[in-house]
Amino acid sequence: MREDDSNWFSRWEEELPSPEELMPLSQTLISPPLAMAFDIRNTSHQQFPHLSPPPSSNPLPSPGNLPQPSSAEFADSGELGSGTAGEEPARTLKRPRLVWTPQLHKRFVDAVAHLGIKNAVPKTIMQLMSVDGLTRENVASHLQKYRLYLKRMQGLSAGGGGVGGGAVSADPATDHLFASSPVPPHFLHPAAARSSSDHYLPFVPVPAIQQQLAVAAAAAASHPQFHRQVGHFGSPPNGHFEVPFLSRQSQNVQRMGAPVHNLLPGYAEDMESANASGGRKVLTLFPTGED
DNA sequence: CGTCAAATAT
DNA sequence: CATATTTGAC
Repeated sequence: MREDDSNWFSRWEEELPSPEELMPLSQTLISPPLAMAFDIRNTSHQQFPHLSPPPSSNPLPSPGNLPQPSSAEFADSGELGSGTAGEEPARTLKRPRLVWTPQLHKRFVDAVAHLGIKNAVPKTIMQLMSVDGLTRENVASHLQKYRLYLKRMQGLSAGGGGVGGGAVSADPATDHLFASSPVPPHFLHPAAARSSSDHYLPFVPVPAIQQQLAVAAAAAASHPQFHRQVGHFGSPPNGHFEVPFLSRQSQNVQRMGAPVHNLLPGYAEDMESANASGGRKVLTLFPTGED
């Protein structure tokens, strides 16, 4: 029947890992110098992924306001190899593969939804996301894929005919990541385009849980050849990760001319990415501000 | 800058 | 081998 535009988010929200189970990083990394020495000397440069989403509120600038791409500030904290060994290759060096986690993608979708398909361009989305380390290319790339996903879904929901209770449910194998994030109904409505910008406000009944986006860095390198391409997100079996997490909350690179109102509802960013590529360097984000 | 296609890594 | 993400070109 009709699509529920008030059920999609409530459902995906449940898929979020338990935010209360994460973070408690008691044991920081192994010896900083040791771990780092191990990491960086691998193949490339292994930096510490830091995601810096808004602390409490989501500083999503008004859609009608075009933020300025002022120079990004860099806040290299000492988290890097204990002070002395601090290297700063995070400037013009090649960044590791960015792993789009469901949470990150959620931010992406939210930004796009608030911007509207018309204003949903890489630059704007990137700035709206306010994710430290995220680059325009990252967003552009993902946006491309996201568009394809939407297109697929449109064709499916339109041509497939309204099967009973089916609703939109693409194959999980076709796109697991996208399927994990709720797709605003407006995205599939080319004719439902509002006059100017259609910003919808999804109400996320999220508790007062403020979770910083965290990323997992591959630490242990055991097997040189081992690939696991399985998405294990949705519900942490034990909330037990073997990778050290680093949650970094930099001051924030937000320099938009707008006072930034809370357009986005309270988010509950969680982390849950465990990359353990045998002997490979897999990171999620990079501590660098580039506009 | 934005988008599409191909390349590469996982 | 398929998918995800990156890189290059337009």
